[in-house]
Amino acid sequence: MSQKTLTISVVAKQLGISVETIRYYQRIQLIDTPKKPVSGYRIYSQDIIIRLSFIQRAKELGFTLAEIATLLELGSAQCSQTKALASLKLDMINEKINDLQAIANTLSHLIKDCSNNKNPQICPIINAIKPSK
Amino acid sequence: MSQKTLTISVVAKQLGISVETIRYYQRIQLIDTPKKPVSGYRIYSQDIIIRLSFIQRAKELGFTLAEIATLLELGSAQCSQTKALASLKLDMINEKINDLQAIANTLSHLIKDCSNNKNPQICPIINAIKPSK
DNA sequence: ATACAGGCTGTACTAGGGTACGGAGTCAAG
DNA sequence: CTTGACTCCGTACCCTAGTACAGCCTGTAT
Repeated sequence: MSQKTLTISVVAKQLGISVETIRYYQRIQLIDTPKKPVSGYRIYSQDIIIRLSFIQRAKELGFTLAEIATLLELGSAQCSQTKALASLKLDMINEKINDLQAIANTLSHLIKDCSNNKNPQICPIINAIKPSK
Repeated sequence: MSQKTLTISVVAKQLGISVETIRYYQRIQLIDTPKKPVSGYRIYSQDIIIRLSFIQRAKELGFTLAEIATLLELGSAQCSQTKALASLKLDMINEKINDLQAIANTLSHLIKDCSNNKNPQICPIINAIKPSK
């Protein structure tokens, strides 16, 4: 196991994210920037890698970066707040699913109408969107 | 029925959108800007109101403004292209629904775990997100 | 005549999550 | 000791769908 020096690009490659993204997270203070040695490149710690992995997983769960910052602050000891945040997020996601489902239903009906359409001069989709005037 | 002069704010009020939004659609060339009289205010035509209503309905169906521009260009006579665009959109929406559904499932499990949690020092949500190190 | 509402124009800013780039410094291999 | 790859830093830009504002012009009611 060659213990590669943990420069920013090594970390990026390890996590499958871009160097720019890591720097961006530093800019918005989501992660710390390692101290810069008097001369040379910054060395990243295992802690930062762990934090970055946390961020990635939380992102997969639909949390925004701002929410992830809160999650990171809350930590394990404030379970009830974390749960509340997660519940809120779940509500938002369910709402979005309902909205999208309604749109999908309408669209698939319209598409079906198109398939049954005989007159090439009148498109049922365009017709449905058109104001009745 | 007082036939109010169709200035931009009258149109905006009629459609429940803001003056700024109309101007924005003009900027991105989604709608025409009526010619400006030598002196005075622009007068909006019924056609523009119809076009704006179309835009609003298409937005409700989940189309982006860029896609709406395409729909408007296609018009009624190119039903097969319109249908293709709608199908593409439907696929995208269904994909998004699936993604969100997966996220919602995971989240609701985690929230349930929190409810059953006895140890206030360990939050199942945070734990689940945490990298195993 | 004057006030005030509303229109016009151009530009800047918002959120969210990054991406891109230029110039300078630095590290490691050959 | 030079070359090439990488880092650092600051800043600007991307997308989408607008919103906001300043400064000036115009139309209408009193």
